[in-house]
Amino acid sequence: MMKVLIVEDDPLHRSYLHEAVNAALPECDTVIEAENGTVGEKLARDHKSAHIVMDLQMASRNGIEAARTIWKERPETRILFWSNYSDEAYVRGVSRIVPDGAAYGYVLKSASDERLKLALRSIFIESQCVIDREVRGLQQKSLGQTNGFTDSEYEILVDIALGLTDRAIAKRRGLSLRSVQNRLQQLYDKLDVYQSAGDDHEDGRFNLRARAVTVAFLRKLLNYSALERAEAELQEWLDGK
Amino acid sequence: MMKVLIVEDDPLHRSYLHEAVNAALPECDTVIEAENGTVGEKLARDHKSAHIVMDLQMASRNGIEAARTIWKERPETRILFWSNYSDEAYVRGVSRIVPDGAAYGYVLKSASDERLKLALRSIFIESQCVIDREVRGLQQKSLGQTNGFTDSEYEILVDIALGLTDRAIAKRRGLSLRSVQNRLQQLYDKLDVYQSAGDDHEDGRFNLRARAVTVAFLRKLLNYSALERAEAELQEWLDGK
DNA sequence: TAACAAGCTGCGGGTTTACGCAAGACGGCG
DNA sequence: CGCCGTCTTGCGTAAACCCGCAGCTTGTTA
Repeated sequence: MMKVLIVEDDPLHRSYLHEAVNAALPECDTVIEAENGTVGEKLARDHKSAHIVMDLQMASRNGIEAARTIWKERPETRILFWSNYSDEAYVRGVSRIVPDGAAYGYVLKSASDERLKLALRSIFIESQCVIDREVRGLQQKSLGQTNGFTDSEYEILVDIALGLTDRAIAKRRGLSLRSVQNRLQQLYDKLDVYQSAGDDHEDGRFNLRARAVTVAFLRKLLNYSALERAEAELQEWLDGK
Repeated sequence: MMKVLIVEDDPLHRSYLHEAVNAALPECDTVIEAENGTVGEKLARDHKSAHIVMDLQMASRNGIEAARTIWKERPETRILFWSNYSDEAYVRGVSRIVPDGAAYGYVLKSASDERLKLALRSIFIESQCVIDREVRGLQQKSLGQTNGFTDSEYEILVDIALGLTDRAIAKRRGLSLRSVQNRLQQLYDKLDVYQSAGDDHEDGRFNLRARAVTVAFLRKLLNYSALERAEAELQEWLDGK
């Protein structure tokens, strides 16, 4: 007997998932649905759900937040993330919250029926991690170093994206002013903010700090959800003086 | 006899739309589908489509871009935008490209079947504009002045979001340096960047410029698609010396 | 243990931002 | 016409930012 919880905004996708679960998991006898992260968390708690399919980006409370609190309460929960996009921001967000040894998956909505069903079985039955090929690529790149970003670089990227001053960042991260600026420089370097600036004449130069954020956005290193989470963390920190 | 073109990423939504069109418009005998903006444009041209349902945010070429080129070729085309979100950025983007007197609509994906079908009939048969209540609110706010943004303020917001320096903005918009900075100040004012900054002591102050962009993002004044379009325009301008 | 790369930090200075102050310019309106 | 509000511009200043240079602390490798 197995129970599966589906957390997904869009009614169409929700019913599609429902069918997919029924088809892929005959051993599953009950499927419950939640239409956003908040009720998702609640249902997971009430039903002690061990098998969850979760959409990222939902209006009320996004999948990453929901997954975090769920995993905090029951780290052995198996969660399959089912998302439209493979932004590095999402991938980073997810891999930062998955508990040690937990089984989880990440498949794109553009994947075929087969892939989805296979992933469902692999994760829920075999407790095996299944990460979409495309997503996998990002993961490699971001954890390895090649053309990817260090955690500290990513951290400072988020900080300037939030609009903190150098001084504020220094205080927050426990660094000196100069160190913060060092990190900024290497960030600018990696994001290629210089070349796009007016190379020869100072005709159309960019504001490096602002440009870096934009470039990061355009490259999907950042997205709305990541900003939202970072902002929440920031407020938390501000309140805690 | 009527032909309807559907431009939509998601196969699920596409087939849902297909059914909705069939149900709402018995006089429609052919429905064609495109899975992104690029082929949407092409099909619209080939079939001289006069009735289009268009998703915003698609991977290859987003709905606003596609609609713009379509309307440029055939301004009397009726387009119903069908979107997940009602970000001010989208609303602004759409209302900037709709030709004078054209019939168009904007309904949210969260709307009921009834609403969608009604909108289809109103726009395609009656040539009447139908704008979702929620979206309407934004439109009012942004075109009127109450708590909304002037075009010039919005313009400069985009410019700093792109990462331009004050000087570059001045050159681009044909203003003096000081004027640019004036507009920035009133932007900061409206975005409430000050209060959130460290009120009393200079403990955790914000970089106003960067913060403004973030706040705009969080308030959905900007989004990825808007940035993308702005970036394209910028490149165009840069190339044109 | 020596050597070396990588990261942190202070110093100094050139540039860019943020913004108060004040002098025009333009467009209504009584 | 004169008054007034809005927008533009120049000047000047304090702060913030970008960054080269050089001295230190680490963890790593020979």
